[in-house]
Amino acid sequence: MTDYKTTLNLPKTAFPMKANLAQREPQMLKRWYELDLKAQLDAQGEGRKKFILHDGPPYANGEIHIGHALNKILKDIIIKSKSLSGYYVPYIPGWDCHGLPIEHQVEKKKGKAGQKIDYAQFRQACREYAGKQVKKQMEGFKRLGIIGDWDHPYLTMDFKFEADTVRSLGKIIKNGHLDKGYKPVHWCIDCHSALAEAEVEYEDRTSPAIDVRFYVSDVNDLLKRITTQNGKEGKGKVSLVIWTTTPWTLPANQAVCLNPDVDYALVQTKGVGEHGQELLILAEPMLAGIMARYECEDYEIVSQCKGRDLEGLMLKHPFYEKEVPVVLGDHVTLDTGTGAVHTAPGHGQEDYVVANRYDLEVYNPVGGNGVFLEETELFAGVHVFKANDAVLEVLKSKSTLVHLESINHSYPHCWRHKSPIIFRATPQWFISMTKKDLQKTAMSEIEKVQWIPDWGKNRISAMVSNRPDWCISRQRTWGVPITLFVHKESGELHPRTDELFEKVAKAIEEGGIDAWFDASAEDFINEDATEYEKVSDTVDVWLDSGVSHYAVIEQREELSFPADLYLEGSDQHRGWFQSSLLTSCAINQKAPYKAVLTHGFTMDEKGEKMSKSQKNAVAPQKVMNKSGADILRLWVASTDYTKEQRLSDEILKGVSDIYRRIRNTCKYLLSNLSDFDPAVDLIDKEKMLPLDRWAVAAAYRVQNEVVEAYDNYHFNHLYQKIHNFCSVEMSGFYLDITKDRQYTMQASSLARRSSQTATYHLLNAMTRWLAPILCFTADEIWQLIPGKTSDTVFTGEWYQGLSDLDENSEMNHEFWLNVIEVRDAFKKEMEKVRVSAEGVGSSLDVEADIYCNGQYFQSLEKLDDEFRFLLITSYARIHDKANKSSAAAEYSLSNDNKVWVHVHKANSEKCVRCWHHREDVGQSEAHPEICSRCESNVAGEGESRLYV
RNA sequence: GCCUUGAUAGCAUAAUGGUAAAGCACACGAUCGAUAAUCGUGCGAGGUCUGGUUCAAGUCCAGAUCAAGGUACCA
Repeated sequence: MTDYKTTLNLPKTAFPMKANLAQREPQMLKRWYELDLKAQLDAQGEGRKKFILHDGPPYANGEIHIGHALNKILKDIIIKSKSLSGYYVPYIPGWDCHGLPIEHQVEKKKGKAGQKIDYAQFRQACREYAGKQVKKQMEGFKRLGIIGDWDHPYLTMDFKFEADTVRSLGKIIKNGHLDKGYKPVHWCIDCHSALAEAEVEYEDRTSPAIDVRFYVSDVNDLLKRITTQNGKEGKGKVSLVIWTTTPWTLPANQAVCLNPDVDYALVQTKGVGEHGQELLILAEPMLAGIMARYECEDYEIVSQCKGRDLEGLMLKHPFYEKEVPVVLGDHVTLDTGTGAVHTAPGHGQEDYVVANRYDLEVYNPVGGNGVFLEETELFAGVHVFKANDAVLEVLKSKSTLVHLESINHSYPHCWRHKSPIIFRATPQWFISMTKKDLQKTAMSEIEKVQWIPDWGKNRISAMVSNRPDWCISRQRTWGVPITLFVHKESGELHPRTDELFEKVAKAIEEGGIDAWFDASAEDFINEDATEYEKVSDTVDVWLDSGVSHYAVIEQREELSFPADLYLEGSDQHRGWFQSSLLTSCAINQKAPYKAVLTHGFTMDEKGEKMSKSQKNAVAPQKVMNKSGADILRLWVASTDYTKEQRLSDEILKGVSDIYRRIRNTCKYLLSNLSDFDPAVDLIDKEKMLPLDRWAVAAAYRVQNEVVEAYDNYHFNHLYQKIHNFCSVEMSGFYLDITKDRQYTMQASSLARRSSQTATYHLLNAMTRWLAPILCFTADEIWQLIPGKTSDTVFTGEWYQGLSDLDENSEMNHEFWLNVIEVRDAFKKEMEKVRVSAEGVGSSLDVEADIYCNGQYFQSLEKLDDEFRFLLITSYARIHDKANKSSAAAEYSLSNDNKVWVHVHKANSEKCVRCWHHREDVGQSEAHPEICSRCESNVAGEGESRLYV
């Protein structure tokens, strides 16, 4: 028996099924850097339209986590796909390097600035620490396959960036947005410092909860405002009762706040506690509860009014000789207390907001050490937490204490000292939302930006429209200074402020922020230093990154303002999207971006938040080292990233399965091109077999969808499309069918070259579809495509060698749809025969007779004997349904059509070469074991094919 | 607590208000010339829940539950 196997063109390729990505990827990366892929892309970019994706700087602290990976991979998918769409996409990665978390890391090692280590050394240590973090994170990002200008990233601690941050602030000030004010901030007495939001944690604490009388100064004024009921008149003194858990803030009281829409009642009682007969003003809906609390059952409503009726009514302070007004605020609720809120603008955020509206004094009698200032009447020198008792004593003596009890509630604590903190107003710098209509500008710019998904617009609108003035000052060490000189007495800015900003910026450009901190006022303003003071505050880090549109987009030659796209997690509506928008509006009266794309957060398989402590976090490093970056990238592409994504080992396993399918399809395609040289063997489109032209057309249609999905950032659509194309159209149909032609026909026959031509086109197109996502794998395939014209798959554009079918031709898409339907019917029938008939395994063991109506008959009949290759059977005969045999089973097709299929075991001898059962096996004396088709292929001119 | 967003088979996803789709997984089978592959057949959700609008709702509206993000914890 001759071994005909050697006469077959079996698949051959160097492309391994086992991806070994974890080992292979670093080598590929090395190659890209050796080729200087970045430079190649830049060179290609000359003359191209730009697409500016501006990187939001991650904070330079800690290992990269899955959120970083998701964000960078999404950016990279966009960068690579936009480049294939013909854009020049310069990408400059950035890092946010100043601020508190880095200070803390350094404090842990070196101690607090100004104590164990001097400020300049501390800043140097911060700089070094941040530099290390950047390096570490950069390695992680590069490993993910992200292409960008890694040799010239932007760091917010670069001297140039620091100088440009100062310049940005200068522009903002020049445009009139700066305001100075006092604002209550979280203050830790032990730290002797303001705390940022992140440094505050909430714990339960027991506090005294007191109800306090504010006597009405002018009862007649009150009576004018309220509706007297039934001519009743009350007896005794009248007071408005407030409730508070921080008695020590009463010395700073400036007002009592009521809800304008709530009903308040004037209540007659016999007197609460020791007090004699009296009238109390309380929120009516809460009356019963309050009276029960006071253990006062005998009471009567004398009259009522709305909160708004009392606006401006003057009250006597419970222990000071002063009057305070009634003000209104929506923050007053009826869950606790009395419906009347003691308002100390120096000690509370909401009080502060109300105070601004009513022009009340933001009075803070408490020093940084937590002790009442000298001038504080009654309590000078007393520590605030000890002052509670003192206040109670005073209240009692003045008969203004209504009720006292203990309450257990959540209260802010310092995260390091674990001690309770206070709210304390301190001088701060603000960017005003209203002074120069910044809020209005921002709101109208929001309208012009494309928000993806569109609810992002609602989110940021709500936030911008509700936000208070932006407090940009911080009392920190590691940050860009607020480089102002203020008059020691008047507090006015230096008249040459604008000019000085540039002078300072120049110095910082040379020597970094230390050029400010180490300098004295004289260094910049000479003799004016006697009158002007150098501000020592730093700027909120959100301002650093927020001005990257100025410090990066406007400064780098390859970029242009505004950016086409900002892409960050949805938490950045509060953060970077907003700080960028506000600073850009303040500087340019314009949003810094044309579009903003947001992604959600990554959860574990149960949809729970990933956290290091819960151990459900999937580390990107681990995935890269185990499965490869391409698997992680494919996972990113598979999710609907606009909402929360899930990630777990099981999900990664699923992604790996899809990866293997795609990889194997590409491997098979490659393996059929081992003897193909496109320069010589490529077949003209017109000469290609119809089935091959269909395959190219199918790819053409998929490519349109793929490009559209990239354009719309719907990566999960193309994940499905590409996978579907690989398994359904290619593996399950086209490749299965053409296998016979590939293997058995003469190597250089037209029909085989035709199929190889289709394969060549498919690979060229598909590697590019994959390149933005599976960048390593796509490029690995690219290296093995015969006749490739560029070093990597990343340069150039989408493959242009595909084309659709002519819908007017006989074998148009509808024709092939019919073929597929008939083929599906056959497969079902085949399955039945396989089970029932002896010796039927492969579909080549059977013959098929297909009966169909006129329309189908006419179109399928043309295929004649080649129909068997479509069904992969030994014989396939098309008949008109008029002749249908009773053995044929009926199958329904679309459009109410039907087809009848009869499958039966093939009786002829099996050709040992092509495995078809043919009557002509044995006819040849030279080759008795094979069919005549094979004989022709082995020893003759070779068979010819017309269609399949 | 408040605001925003979301919820489709075991899994990750799809569907201009019009018969809920393809894949993975799973089960069984074939093949052993894509073999750490490949092919076939089968199996599966009536849409988180409760109402409403409509000839028609996964899709629009209201409420609830759960989750995520933001914000607040306040007198």
